[in-house]
Amino acid sequence: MVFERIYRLVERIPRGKVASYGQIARMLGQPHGARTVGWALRALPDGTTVPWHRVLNSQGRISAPWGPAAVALQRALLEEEGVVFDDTGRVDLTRFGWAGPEEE
DNA sequence: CGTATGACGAGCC
DNA sequence: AGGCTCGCCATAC
Repeated sequence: MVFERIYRLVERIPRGKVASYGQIARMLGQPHGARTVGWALRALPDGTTVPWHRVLNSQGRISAPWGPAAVALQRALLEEEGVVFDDTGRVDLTRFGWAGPEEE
C-alpha cells in the first residue's frame, strides 16, 4: 500500500522540521503524487503515531478543510516543536524544511 | 471497469 | 497577490 510508504516517511520527519506533500511524493518517486499523500494522511485515524502535523503544502501553509480549529491545533503543535509561523501563517521551508532521510 | 473525489501543485487570468 | 482551472495519482463506489 502506498499509504504505508507515506506513513513511514512522515514518521521519519524529525521534531522541529516540516515537509510538503509534493516533497514527500517526490521522495516516494512520484513527482505528481502530492494528492495521494494528502489522501493517505486524510485516512489517518485519530490516535495515530504519525506526525501528520509536520506536513504542509508547497507554500509552507497549513491546509485543513476540517475547520479553523484544526488549523490552530496543527500550528500549535508545530510551534511547540520550534517551528515558526510568520504573520501570514506560513513556515519558512528553507529553515524548517526537511531535506529527507539522508539528513539524519 | 469507468467515474468521481481529494490534507496538492503549477499555471493563467 | 489572490482566486480559478487543469493535471496527476490512488482509492472509493
